[in-house]
Amino acid sequence: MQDVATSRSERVRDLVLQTTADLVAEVGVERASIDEIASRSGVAKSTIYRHFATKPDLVVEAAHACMSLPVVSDTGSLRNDLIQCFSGMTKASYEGRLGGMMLSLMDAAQRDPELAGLVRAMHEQKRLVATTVVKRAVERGDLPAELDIDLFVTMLSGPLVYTKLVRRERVTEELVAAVVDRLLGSVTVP
Amino acid sequence: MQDVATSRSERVRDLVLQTTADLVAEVGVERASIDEIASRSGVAKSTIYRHFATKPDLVVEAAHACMSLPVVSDTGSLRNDLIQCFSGMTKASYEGRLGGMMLSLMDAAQRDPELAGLVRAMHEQKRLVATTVVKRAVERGDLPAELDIDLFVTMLSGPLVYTKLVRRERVTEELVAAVVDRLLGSVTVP
DNA sequence: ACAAAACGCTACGGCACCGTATCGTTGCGA
DNA sequence: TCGCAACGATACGGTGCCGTAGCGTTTTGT
Repeated sequence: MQDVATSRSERVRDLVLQTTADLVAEVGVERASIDEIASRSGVAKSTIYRHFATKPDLVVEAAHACMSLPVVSDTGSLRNDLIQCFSGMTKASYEGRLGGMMLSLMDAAQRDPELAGLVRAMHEQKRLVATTVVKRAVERGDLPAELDIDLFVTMLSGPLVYTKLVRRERVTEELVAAVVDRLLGSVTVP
Repeated sequence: MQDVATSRSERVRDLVLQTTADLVAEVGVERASIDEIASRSGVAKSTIYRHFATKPDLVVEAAHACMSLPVVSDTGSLRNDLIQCFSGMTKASYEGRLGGMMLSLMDAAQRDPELAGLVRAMHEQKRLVATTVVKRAVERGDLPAELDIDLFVTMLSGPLVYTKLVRRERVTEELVAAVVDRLLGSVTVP
């Protein structure tokens, strides 16, 4: 035994998933081949097929393994909560392994229903966290009760996603703060 | 002759480009094969290779042929200008042939420098139009002179792109209006 | 009307990939 | 220590695709 409660089988499986994620991030879903995953990970192709029935399954599980839940912060200050929330959000989704896979996954999801469900779930989860933070602020009276929360979250997430995926620029903490400030300025009650 | 100043060669070429764009929108860049384009368009594969040296070239030209410049409106009303501008913008970019290709193109652009340049140019063009409208409003005094135009445009484009690409929902004119209104409410001088 | 250019058709070599099968080898638990 | 389960290596058939080639047919321009 090498790790705590980690059988060899699990280690091999995780190694394959990790290698798959890296390769997908590098060359995209379509060009990521089982043979390449095998040779990169050092795991035999036959072994890979003992763990995963088909290539789409492997990709789905690899993407699933990359998901991480964003933390809901509650500092009392709405501005700080939002900044921290969305900074961590974009960092988790659009940087690192998952970030490299993102565009390719979203593209492949247009044709693969299973992948579409996974991608959708990822985004809904993040939206849910953001919505929670905003709702809390409404209940606290920091934001007006008539606020369109859905629109508000969209106007927070949108510019950040746009900056990362379309403009392909880093989402700095300053940008997050600027977006939050401008948006709060349009809605806070004096 | 069938059209005005349209040689047969040009018609064949355009047909291939159009078929390519449709197929890419349907199955993505990687799975779009020359053989399939040939059989769908009725143009022989050998003829396709007489027009385009290689498959990436064909895809690039097909994408290029789908670009259309958004119209700069100037109704005098900033609100109307913005709504009209961004409605047409998202319609041109994320619906129809180009819309179907968009995600796949953005993904492929991560690995193909030529495609990356094309995609980048598309987005920059649209940004330029939006920036023009906003700048005009600043000069007219409808918006404060200290306005961060870049941020402003990002906060206009972002939510719309996010709605379309990530949430995969239609960008209604009501949504555009709501985004514009909330953003103008945060910045207009009373 | 007649060349030249453009097209259609078919076939081909080569390659990369998927998924399966076989068999020898290693690790792991009882 | 022994036996089974998991792994590694390799090979294979099948398929899809790229890009080229040869040759007959149609279109174009003059």
